[in-house]
Amino acid sequence: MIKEEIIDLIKKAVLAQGIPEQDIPAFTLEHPDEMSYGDLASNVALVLSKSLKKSPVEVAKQVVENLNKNKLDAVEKIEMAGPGFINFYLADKYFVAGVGEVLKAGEKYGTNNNLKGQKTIVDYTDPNPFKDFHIGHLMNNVIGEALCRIMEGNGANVKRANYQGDVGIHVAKTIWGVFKMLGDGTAKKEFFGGLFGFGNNPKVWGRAYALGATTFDQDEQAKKEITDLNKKIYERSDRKINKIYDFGKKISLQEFEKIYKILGTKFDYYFFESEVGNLGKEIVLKGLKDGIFEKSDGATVFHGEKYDPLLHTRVFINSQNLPTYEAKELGLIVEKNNRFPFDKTISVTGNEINDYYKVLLRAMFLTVPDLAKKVTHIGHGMLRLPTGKMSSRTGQVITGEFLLSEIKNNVLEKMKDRQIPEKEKYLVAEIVSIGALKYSILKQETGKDIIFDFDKSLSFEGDSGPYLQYACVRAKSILEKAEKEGIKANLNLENTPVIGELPKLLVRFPEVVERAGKEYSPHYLATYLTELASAFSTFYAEQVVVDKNDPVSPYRVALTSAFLTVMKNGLNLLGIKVPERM
RNA sequence: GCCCUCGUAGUUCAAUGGAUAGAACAAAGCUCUUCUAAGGCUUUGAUGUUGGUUCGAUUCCAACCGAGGGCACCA
Repeated sequence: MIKEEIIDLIKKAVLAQGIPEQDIPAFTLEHPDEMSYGDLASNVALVLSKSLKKSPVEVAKQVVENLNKNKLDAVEKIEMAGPGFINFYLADKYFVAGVGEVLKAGEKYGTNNNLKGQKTIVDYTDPNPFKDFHIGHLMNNVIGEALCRIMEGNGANVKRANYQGDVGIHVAKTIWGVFKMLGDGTAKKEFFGGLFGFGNNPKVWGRAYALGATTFDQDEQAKKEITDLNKKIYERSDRKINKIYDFGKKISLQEFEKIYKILGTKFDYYFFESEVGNLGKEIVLKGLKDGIFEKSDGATVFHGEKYDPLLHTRVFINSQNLPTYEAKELGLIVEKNNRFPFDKTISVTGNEINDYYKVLLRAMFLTVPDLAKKVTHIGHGMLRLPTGKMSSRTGQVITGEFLLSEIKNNVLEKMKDRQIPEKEKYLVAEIVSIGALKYSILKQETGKDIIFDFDKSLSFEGDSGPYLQYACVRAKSILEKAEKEGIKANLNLENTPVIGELPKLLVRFPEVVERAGKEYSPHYLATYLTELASAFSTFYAEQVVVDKNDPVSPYRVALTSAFLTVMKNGLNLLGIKVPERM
């Protein structure tokens, strides 16, 4: 890579200044924001000026002089600029060759082997059966899926896992609600068929949860009933309860699968809290003997603050002798490793549990240290509504399904005047609406909250998913025309063609994939792709690509083709598809 | 109360300690007999406050102000 070569040369030039190797301070070589400052810029003179007791400008001048003594072929010009930056201008032929590489590598362009063979298991989405799949799960899925793809792009062997809470107090609340609604007839009146007259409409189950949850808070008697119910569900000791439970779980999971299909996620493993509870409990009980956990008020707890003042106490086994979420997580990591012995595991969750996760991780280090050191937790921001918080307790949720259909309707509305057959329109609308949603989530830093405004966030203009898809569609259209007219991509023209921003951006793609992977940050990709699409759109507006009478046309066709390749590869890493037309 | 995260144009987001803080939306103006105008080109507009570290701070540190989240049997 050119970057490494230049860094090497800079080091040599610095050594030539009489600085011993171990004294060379850390310096950078990066793409300046402003393209007129060259293709790469280094701050080496700025960081050296102090130890040399010379002005940065003076140091830079000398380094440049040294660099010019054995200049690389691909470097056209080296300049000192501003307060002492050294700017490198690369030769046009370097970029032309780079575009050639894009065309040659095709779908593989941009991928690397940084994580070659690394067995990685990522758990994400993690909706709870018996509860709504709401827009928070949507967000989690979009981020998790993008991370998986980015890791794969960096060479990892990724398995997708979905960890679902099929036991726990929320389930008891739902089942309690079901009994209540069956008892007073609310369920029967509205829904027929299904088990015990209780419908297979997931919305009714959501209402049952809301009923159970609100009553739990208000009514002591109901609270006790729900708590007892919870224990029975764990123990599977009551046939009637089991029947409702199994039926409800099945309906939930079927419902989730529909959404995964629309979103383009396919899980390799499903883990359930009911499977890992006992395993987790055993680990905690062993830890209790070892003094890692302690008894307190009938519960088994972990005093995190004993190890680190930033941690706090958490209950791992409650006073009813049931494992809490904490203990289940200990079981989960063991179970994950049983099914797929991993080198790394990544848990993607909302950032509201960041502090909790730190405590958990500490307990993990004490109980299953070999596995704990392979854990990475990524807490993403929350999807917030401008109107305030969402709550599934009161039924104030926006379900994933609702949001998806809402966006899709908007897209269809926008496509009204398009000359596309109805059937295709529907498919295109799905691709575009999912693209819009995914992009709006992935374009910003993973850890930050997203203020989700229905009107604005679903924009299809400017900095949006459809903008990127649209650029691809236009590129496709050009390539079709070029083929019809018999113009083939060609980069080996006699006279060097004009180089604009487009080729320079194209060849940066592999660096972006690498960075997005290292920092678990899809938004670097999203930002880059937008910049790239913008460069292409300008190119598109300024020049006619396909023109039989223009000798440069084959070069423009090559650029268009390379653009489409990078764009598709990049969008693919984000989990965004590109329609044929839109 | 304690802990964590975050404060950037009117709004939604970028910026690896670097050069003139980038986009998009909104507003104003131009631009389709041309490969899709979901496009392109102009213009206006921002680092919460006060200090500190540094050659250089949106970025690091401190205090304050403001927002969100978390702190024992929910997940």
